[in-house]
Amino acid sequence: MRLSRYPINTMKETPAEAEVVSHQLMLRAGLVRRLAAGLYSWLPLGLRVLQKVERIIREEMNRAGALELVMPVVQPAELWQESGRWTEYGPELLRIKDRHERDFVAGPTHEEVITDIARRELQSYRQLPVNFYQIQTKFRDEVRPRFGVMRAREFIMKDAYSFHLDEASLQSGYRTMYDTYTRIFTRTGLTFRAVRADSGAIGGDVSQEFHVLAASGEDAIAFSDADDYAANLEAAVAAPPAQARPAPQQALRKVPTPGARTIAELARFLQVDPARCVKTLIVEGAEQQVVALVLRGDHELNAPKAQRLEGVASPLRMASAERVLQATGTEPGYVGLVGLKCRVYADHSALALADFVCGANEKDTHLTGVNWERDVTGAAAADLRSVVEGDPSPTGKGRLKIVRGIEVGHIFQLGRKYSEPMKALVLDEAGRETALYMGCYGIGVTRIVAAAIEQNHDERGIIWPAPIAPFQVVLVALNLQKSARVREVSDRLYAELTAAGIEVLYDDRDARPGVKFADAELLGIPHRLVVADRGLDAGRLEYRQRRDSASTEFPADGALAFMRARLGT
RNA sequence: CGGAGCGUGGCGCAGUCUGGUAGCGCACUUGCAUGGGGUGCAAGGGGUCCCGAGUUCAAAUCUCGGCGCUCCGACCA
Repeated sequence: MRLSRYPINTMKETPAEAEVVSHQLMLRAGLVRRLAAGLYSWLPLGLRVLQKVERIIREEMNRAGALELVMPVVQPAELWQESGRWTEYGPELLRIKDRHERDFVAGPTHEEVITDIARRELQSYRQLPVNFYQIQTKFRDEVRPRFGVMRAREFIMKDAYSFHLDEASLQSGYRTMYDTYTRIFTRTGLTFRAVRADSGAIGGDVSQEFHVLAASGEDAIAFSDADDYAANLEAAVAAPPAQARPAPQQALRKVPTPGARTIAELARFLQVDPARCVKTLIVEGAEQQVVALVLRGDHELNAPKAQRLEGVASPLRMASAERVLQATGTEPGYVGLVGLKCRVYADHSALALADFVCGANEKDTHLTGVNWERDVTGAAAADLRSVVEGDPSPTGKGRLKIVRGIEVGHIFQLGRKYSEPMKALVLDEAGRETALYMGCYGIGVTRIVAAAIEQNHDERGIIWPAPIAPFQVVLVALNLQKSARVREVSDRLYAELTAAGIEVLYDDRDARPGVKFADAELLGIPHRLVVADRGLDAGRLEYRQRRDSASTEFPADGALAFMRARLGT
C-alpha cells in the first residue's frame, strides 16, 4: 500500500476523550473513529488488524472442527421470552420495534437463536456433537461505555455454541475449545493466562476466562507460583488457615474508642495490628432480616462469594445506616459480634483469630479480648474475602500472586439451561427424547486489538505483535521527490516485496524524514526499511525492528532474501 | 442511576468571571527554501461558538430549558 494513496490522519495530540493508552493510540494512529458513545468506525488500517485476528480465530476454530455460520443481529422478542431472558436480561438488552410494532432485540449474544437452529436442525444423537460459530457484531447497551473499543456498545465477537448428547461429551467439547483458545491466543502473539471464573463447582472447569495480561487491565487475577492454579480474583478461593485457633488468653473488655469508625482508625487508636481486628459488615438478606458478614480487618469482602451464600440478597447490597441501627443498636463503625441477633457468616481467617478486637454495638466503643465460642456463638464458616498477594494457593501448592488482565475470552458449560425451556431435543440411541447439553465460547475480537496495544506500546506508539500487525514492513523512502535514485530503488523494492507476498506499507509521501519516522513508530509496523541516498552511495539499505533502538545496514541487492529471513517466511 | 466536569474550524485549547470586529497551536491548500527524527518563511481556505427560548441597542459571554460528551461511583461482562 502506498501511503500517498492511503488517507491516514495521524495526530500529534491526544484527543481529550481518550483515557486509556490503547484508545489514545488507536485514535492517534487512525485505526478507529468514534461515531457516538460506544460506537466506533474501523478505518482501513484498523480493519486490517481486525481481519488478522479474525483469520487466526477462523483457522483455529475450523481446525477444531467447528462450523461457521452467521445469525441475524436483529432477533424476535418471542425467542427471548421463551428463554426467560426478555425479562431477566435488563436494560443492557436493546429492545426495538419494527413498523408493525412488533418487538425485537439487537442481539447481545446468540444463545436463543442458535438453540432455535439446533432444535430445528438436530434430531438425532448421530448428528452430535456439533459446534457452530460466527464472527459477528453484538450490541450491548452498556451503562457506561468507556475505554474506546475495549468496552464499546457495539463490538465484534466470535461466539461458538456446541451441542452434545451428554455431559461427558460436553466436557470433552469444552476441553477442545480450551485447547483451541490457547492456540488462538498463543498465535496472536499476546501474553495471556486462562483462569477459573467460577468456584461454584469445586474443581470443575465450568467456566474459564482468558485474560491478556496488562497493567491497565480491569480485572485482577490470582495465580499460584507453584502450580497451574489461576482464577479471577472474584472467584479465587481463599484457603482456610492451616493452624488451629489458639486458646483464649485475654478477658473480654469494653474500651472507649471515640471517633474510631474504620479499621485503620481503630488500629491506630488501640495500637493493634488490623489483622487482629474483625469487621462486621451488615448486608441485606434475601428476606426481611439483615445478615452479618465477618472479616479480618485487613481483608476485603468479595461480593460474588457473599451473594452466593444462603440468605444473602443477590446482588449484594450493603444495609443502610437505619437498617444497621435497627439490627445492632448502633451505627456502622461500631458494629460487633457479641450479642448480635442476626444470621452471621464469618470468614475462615476471621474464625482463626483469638483475643481479637471488634465493635461493641455501642457508639464510640469497641471490645478487646473477644473469643469465638466463649463470647460469640452461632457463626457459620464461609469463604467471604478476596484473596491477597501471598495467600496460600487453595491447591495447597505455592502462594498466590496477583496480576491484572483484560478478559478477551470466556468459555462456559451451559448444560441444559437453554435446551430445556426451548425444547431443543434429540432422540438418543434408545429412541428417547433428550434435551441437548450445550457449551458456549466467546472471544472479544475488537477487544483483542485494544488489549494488544495495552500490552505492547511505548512512548512513541503501538508495537504490534507480528501476527496481527496491519502491515509486516514499512518502507520509508527519504527525499524521494528530489532523488530519482531513491524513488527508483524504493518503487522496485516495493514491487518486489509485494510480489513475494509481503505486506508492505510504502511511505512515498512528500514529507520530511522526521514525519515518516514518527508515523512509522506510531503505527507500530514491526519491520522498517529505509531507502535513502546516504545508504545507496554505499549500495546499502537500512533495517530496524520496531522494538530496537538502533538500525543495521545490509546490501541493497539482497533485500528480498534479507526480509524473508527476518520475517521467517 | 448518584456525583463532578466539559461542549468554540478535523484535533488540542484560549476567550465566558467583567456582553461590544471569533482567536492561538497542530492539521489542510498554494508558493519558495529545506531534505536522516514532527523544518523554515510567506500567502490562503475552513467556525450554525451544541440546540432552543429569554434579557439587552448588542450574547460564545448573562438567565432558563433541552441535548450531547467525558470522568468518578454504583451496575454489568
